[in-house]
Amino acid sequence: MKNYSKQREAILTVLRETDTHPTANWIYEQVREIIPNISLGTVYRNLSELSRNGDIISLNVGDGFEHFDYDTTPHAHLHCKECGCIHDARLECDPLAELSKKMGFMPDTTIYVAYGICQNCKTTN
Amino acid sequence: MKNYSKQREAILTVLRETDTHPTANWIYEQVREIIPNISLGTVYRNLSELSRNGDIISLNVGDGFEHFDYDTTPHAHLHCKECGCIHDARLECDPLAELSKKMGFMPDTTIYVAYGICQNCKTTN
DNA sequence: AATAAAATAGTAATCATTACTGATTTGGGT
DNA sequence: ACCCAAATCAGTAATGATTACTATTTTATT
Repeated sequence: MKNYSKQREAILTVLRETDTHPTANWIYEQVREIIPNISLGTVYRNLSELSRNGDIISLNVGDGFEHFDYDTTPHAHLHCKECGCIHDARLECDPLAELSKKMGFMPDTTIYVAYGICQNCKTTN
Repeated sequence: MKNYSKQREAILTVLRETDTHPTANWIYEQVREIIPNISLGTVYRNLSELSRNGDIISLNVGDGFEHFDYDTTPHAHLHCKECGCIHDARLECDPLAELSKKMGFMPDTTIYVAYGICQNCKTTN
């Protein structure tokens, strides 16, 4: 990631301007409206490098897809088993990081995910 | 899961008797020592049904494999990025469940995973 | 403009997991 | 004990998200 590329720029723009937690394929579909002949492999490669670099977050909620998040500040995620949406939640503490250290484990990141039914699905059904 | 099967019995035995958080393939290899001609598909199907049934836990730490845990009591996981091991940690609170409810989200399960370097890898390298 | 490194498009390969099919096993009723 | 329908299985083929590969294009520097 030494050189600029308009593809990476467009990927970051798409990711910045959504409040969802999209998959690589969703991002691909969106970026194609900016760069119609962009390759899916390019999207995957850039997302993977950006994530390794700490510029974005990669999130796995066990639905078979990797999800990406432009927001790298610490926050938890609420994953709806009904509609698949992922919402953010701000915890003001990180008890697992503290417990980890006490146990001699050096945590880089802690991930908090709640699985359940979101407000929208609860009222709709 | 209405009928008994010695395959499912063996899968549960293997899972009960390890303190690791094995993948389907690892379980398959172990069960083959009890039932040499068991099918990998049988292992996957049983793990998936047991997990859907709440008898075991399925855990995804983003390493490309699904992991399984015989212990269904609430606990957090520490995943070492170096050796890939997963250790248990007992949190005495569940702040995400509480926050979720306040936000109108009905959580079934909350998952806590810390990513970092385990004590063993830290001292070895 | 010339050059080397980096990035890309397009396509092929990987591989964990799931689906399918015909045979075997289980359990309840007789 | 035997029958039968439902459940489960072994073995194999298919799926599909992700990664790898290659020839070409773009970027940054001189």
